[in-house]
Amino acid sequence: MSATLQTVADALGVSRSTVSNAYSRPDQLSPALRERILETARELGYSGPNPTARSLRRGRVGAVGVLFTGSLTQAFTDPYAVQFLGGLAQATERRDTGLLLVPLSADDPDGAQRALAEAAVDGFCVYCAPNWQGSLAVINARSLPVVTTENPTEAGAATLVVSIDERGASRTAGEHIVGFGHRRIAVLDTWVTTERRNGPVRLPDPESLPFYISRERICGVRDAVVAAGGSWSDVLVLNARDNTRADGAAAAAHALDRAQRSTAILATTDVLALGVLDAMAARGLRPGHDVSVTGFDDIPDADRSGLTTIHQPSTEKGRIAGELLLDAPEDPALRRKVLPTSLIVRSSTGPAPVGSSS
Amino acid sequence: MSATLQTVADALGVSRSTVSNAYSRPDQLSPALRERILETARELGYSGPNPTARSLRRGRVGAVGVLFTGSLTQAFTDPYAVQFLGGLAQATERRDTGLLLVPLSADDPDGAQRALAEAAVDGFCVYCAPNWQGSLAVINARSLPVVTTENPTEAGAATLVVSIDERGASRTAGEHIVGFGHRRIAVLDTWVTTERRNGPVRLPDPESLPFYISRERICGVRDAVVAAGGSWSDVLVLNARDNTRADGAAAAAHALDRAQRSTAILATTDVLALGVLDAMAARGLRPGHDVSVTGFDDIPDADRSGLTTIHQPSTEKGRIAGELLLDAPEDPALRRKVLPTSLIVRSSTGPAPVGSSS
DNA sequence: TTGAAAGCGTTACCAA
DNA sequence: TTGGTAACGCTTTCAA
Repeated sequence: MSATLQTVADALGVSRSTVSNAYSRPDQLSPALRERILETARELGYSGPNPTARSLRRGRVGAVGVLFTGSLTQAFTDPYAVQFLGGLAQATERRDTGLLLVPLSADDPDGAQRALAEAAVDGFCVYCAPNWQGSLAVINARSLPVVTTENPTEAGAATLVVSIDERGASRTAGEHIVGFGHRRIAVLDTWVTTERRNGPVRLPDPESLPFYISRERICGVRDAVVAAGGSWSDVLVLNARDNTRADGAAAAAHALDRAQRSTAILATTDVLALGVLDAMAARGLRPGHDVSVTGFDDIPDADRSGLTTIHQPSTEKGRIAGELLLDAPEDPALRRKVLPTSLIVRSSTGPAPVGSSS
Repeated sequence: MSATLQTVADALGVSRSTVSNAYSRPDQLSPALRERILETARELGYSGPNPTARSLRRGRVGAVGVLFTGSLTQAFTDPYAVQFLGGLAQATERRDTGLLLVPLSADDPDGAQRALAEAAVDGFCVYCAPNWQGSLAVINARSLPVVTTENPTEAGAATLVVSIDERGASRTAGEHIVGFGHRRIAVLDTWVTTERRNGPVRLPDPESLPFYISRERICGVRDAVVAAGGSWSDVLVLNARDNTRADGAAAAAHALDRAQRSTAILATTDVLALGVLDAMAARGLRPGHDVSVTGFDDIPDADRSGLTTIHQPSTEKGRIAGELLLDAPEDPALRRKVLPTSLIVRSSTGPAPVGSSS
């Protein structure tokens, strides 16, 4: 039904190669002939080489796969993730490469594995996917390049990595808080427990957390607390159902409404931290006075809300991930990049309220 | 280098077809043989049929292209867009189909056309793309199914459409506002003018707006104003640089800071409307009292902020778009769906301040 | 239940 | 500058 390269070649009495060249290597034939070919193609309704056939022949697809766990909506709810993706798109676009979204639904592991095995891509970017271990084997079997922003330790030598010092950055926030004299501290994170609920959680040892980013960020806080002479067991751990503002608010309520109210809440993402601010606003509590709050990521809303947070170069992270993927260096040292972070102090943090140290 | 189906076949002394069947049609061979084949494949590092080759042979790619204009980041800044995409993903995932993001950069039209011509997809979804007309020809030339949520009129009979009554819905919001006695009314939208700036704009005839959604939503407001005996020339038109909260706030400033302050601002998206609320908060103005504000879309933040808005079923819209694309009905009547909308009244609207009708 | 053969639509190489 | 030929890796009849 649809016209092929052959159709056009026949119509003009030239060979397939020539028509192919008209599209893919314009310098290989006379401009006049090329124009005639393109013209005839237009008349015949031939819209250029079939992308799939071209990919097969060339051995390059022109797309990279982006893996998510959880729903797409959930992934894009976090501005950090969106910025990262934007950076990734910048890099790939420049190389005429598209982005294929591969959502890995947790309730259908077989489907997820099939999706990975059957995705027509030149490489994978693993992102927003704390529990991608099951997928790893499938991906590696395809011997395609993979870049990740997580699990640098477990990633294996073949994997490309662009990351930040999660633990160190988080510790900076912790030090900022203990430096202000806070002693009734809470940390707020998602998926700290397998139960999906908003509220306090017992977490004897944060090093045992299975998900890399959670583990590192929470341990960073612990390190700061312990270094200041505090004890991890005094830190209240709050779990949010999902990484959303609403769940952040709901979880924070448990720290705000208890008799001995926490004077500082350190959230592991800005989205959660903004939820904390929502919960405080609803109670008439002043950020940086009654309760101090920190986030992580430095999304645009953080600035608007005066949130003290850890800045990470989200867009650049995506861009570098894309460049690494499309142009993987041989040198192992160049296959892993660690990007800088910084503490941005805004109005949501301040000295611990007087008399709160008891 | 990488193992192929042939490699596995040779290793076992069976034919290619049999190995192929082991993967694609398990019922065509004995379980024992199948297991042996899969086992050998694993040993040989063969990770299953090459997706591209399979696509070529089958004539189906297993991906649909999603077109954006503007940057990805910008597109995903609007929760409406994210919800729509989530719905689309739901539908495609169920059919083992991926989503290929195709960002069409405005400053590189040639690159954009190439991206469209070369995208390996089974269909296209056009979305968040007010000015996609240039792409239309390229897409149509490929004779692939296309679904759009915009431009139902210009779309052509072949195009699948899932839309809402933009003008009617917007008119509802307008009627709500004039019903409250407001007469100093402003409308706030993006890209009303080619100049990319925040502020008032002269717009003698909204019917002349080139972008469908802008035109329809603004005309809806005009209809309501005129029906109530008002005049379009009394309506202040504000342009926001981009569809962001910050630009919404900046543009709204012009309506809030003028001598005869607008008593009602109707934004064409919730994101812009939330920006208006930000600008009001900064000035100590009370929504629904000093100034009434409406939005459009009913994103989650709208509820949180008490924003009166038009609800549209964003996720369902995406889901239906996906289903239409993957299973296009022959019957022309079924190829176009119009989804319902409703006015959600919250606290951001109220009676016009006393004495404001002058 | 298994195998042989014929493409799917293109590009790359080499020769003319 | 142009054309012939041989893949790219797979699926799908159809026959055994």
